[in-house]
Amino acid sequence: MSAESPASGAPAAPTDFIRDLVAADVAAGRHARIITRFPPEPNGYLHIGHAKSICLNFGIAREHGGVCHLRFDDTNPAKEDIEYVESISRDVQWLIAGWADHCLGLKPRGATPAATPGSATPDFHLAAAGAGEREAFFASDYFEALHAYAVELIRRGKAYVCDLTPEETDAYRGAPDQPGRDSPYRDRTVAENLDLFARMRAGEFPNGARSLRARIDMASPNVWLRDPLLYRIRHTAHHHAGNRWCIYPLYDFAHCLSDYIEGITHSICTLEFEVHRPLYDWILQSLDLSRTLPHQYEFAKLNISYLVFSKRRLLQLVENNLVAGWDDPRMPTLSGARRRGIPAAAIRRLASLVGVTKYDSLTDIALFEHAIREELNPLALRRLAVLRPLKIVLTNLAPGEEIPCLATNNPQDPEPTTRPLALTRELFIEAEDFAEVPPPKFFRLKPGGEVRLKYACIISCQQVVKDAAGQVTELHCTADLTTRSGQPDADRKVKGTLHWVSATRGVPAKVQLYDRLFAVPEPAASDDFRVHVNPRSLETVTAVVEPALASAQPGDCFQFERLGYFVPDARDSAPGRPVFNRTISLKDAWTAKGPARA
RNA sequence: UGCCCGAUGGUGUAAUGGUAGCACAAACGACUCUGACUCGUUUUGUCUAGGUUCGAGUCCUAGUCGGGCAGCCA
Repeated sequence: MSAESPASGAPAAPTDFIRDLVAADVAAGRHARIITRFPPEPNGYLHIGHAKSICLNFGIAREHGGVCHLRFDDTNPAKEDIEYVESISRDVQWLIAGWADHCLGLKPRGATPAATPGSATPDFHLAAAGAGEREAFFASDYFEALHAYAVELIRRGKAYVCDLTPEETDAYRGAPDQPGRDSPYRDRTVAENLDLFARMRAGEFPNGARSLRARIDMASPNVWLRDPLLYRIRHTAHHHAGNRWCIYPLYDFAHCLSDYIEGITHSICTLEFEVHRPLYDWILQSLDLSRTLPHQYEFAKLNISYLVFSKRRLLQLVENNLVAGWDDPRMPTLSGARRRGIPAAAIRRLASLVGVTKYDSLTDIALFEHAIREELNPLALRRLAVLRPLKIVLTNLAPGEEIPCLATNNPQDPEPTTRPLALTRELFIEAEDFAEVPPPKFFRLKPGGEVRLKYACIISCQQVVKDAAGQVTELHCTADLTTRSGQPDADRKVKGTLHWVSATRGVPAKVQLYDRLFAVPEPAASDDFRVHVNPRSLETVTAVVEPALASAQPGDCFQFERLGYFVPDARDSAPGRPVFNRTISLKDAWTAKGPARA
């Protein structure tokens, strides 16, 4: 077991009930190699909830030297699209990069498994690494094999073709508290079933006219055992399989067998599939398969306060233009998080922090925000930027005079580097860092008061200049240059230190201030979650930033001192003209308390 | 009112019959050229009732509360 070293700053390898079960299987020597899978349906974008599953499945694989297959569970062509195949592949690789890339199970492009049920050899051989171009697994690549398994089930008298309409099928199924009734087609002969199933495949019947059903027990207290459908007729082309098929397997039939075909040892899914587990086992056991059967385990999916995760709601946000798309930095999608500047490692850290249980919980978004800051703090280069500028004139400096200063790039570095900065007569500070009538314990600038300009010197506020409307337009201050670093009074203490940017050397930059998408802790709990979208979830300002920021590139990561973490937007930035996204603000013990909250 | 699953501080989790611990959050304090970081201190918990046991958060029974399941979705 390769535990992550706590000394490296990464969280220790987590433990949970599923990992315990896997460890027990390994200890008992039940598997030569651990193979898990992450099986998204390509009908939407991946979100932080999926990330929990990805981290679990890839995490288990990497802890045991195993592999985790990326498999598209694409058995419903009507809802799926290649766009999602691509975005999902991209997002998975981003999330596991530098952590579990070596565990990502892919197959040679175009490869399909042998379609010989009952064969003693594995249905799907993983080609040796490096053998040409590779791609994810697709359930649709197994359609031929799956069909053969269905035929085998019919031969064994365990499946039959049913002519009931969808409505009739519903009625015959009964209710949870009352048993269903047998379909009148339940006792067709094997020969008749084989013939009908062949004709279903041949396209002789319209959509919904017939279906293939498992023959189990219409009186079972578990409704999923009441002769569940295995195949339905859909005259629809498939995004991956093309137009070879007009019958498509349903999830319950395809999933367990896909797991078997790939040699999955632990099939881990969310709680809503718990009642499907007996069916998962029934199908595999009914086929007398030669290899070790996979087993399904369930865990509770992730919920985070102030967010929504359901595909339906995410789609509504996009379609109603409440956000600017799937990758809007406010979206809880992986592509949104990436654009927002949230490191993949922060999401992995969150997954480790929340653990894995069967309890339907609601995680405080503060835990996620904590994980993001933990990840960013040691990495982000410190920079000075003023979001809402208030002009300061240092009256004892001459126009054009420049006082050189040295700024630390990252104090978290064991050996921090520095960059030069120039203090000039005119500069900007944050408007909220000045108060004409300061509240109690206001450590910032006030009339007659003193503050330190970070990396520069202490200034003192001499005069407040206002316009005709009484608005403060600028402050006249004097700089005490003896308090600069290296000067005699460098250690003189003042209560407040402010960030600042030279008015003559600073450059304007668009900054997008993102905040929580929703204003209430449980938006999904109300009738219309859309009314709870936080009106201040995005505020765009023209900031003035220090010169070094003008050359910022997407992929860079900054902390604007005293403000928060920011990244150049990968989409909106132009060369030399970066647009910054606020990933997250710094933790703030001052405004959080309320006195200065607008 | 059928079946399945769950319940430990405000939140998320650990304790695998033997001292209820950790993280986040909150509060206070120290430090500070970031009201950040870091460090210290503190507050708050085993759903209820029975039972088994020398001993129960853990095992059993019943109840309460919460979640899931009746798509030709996954």
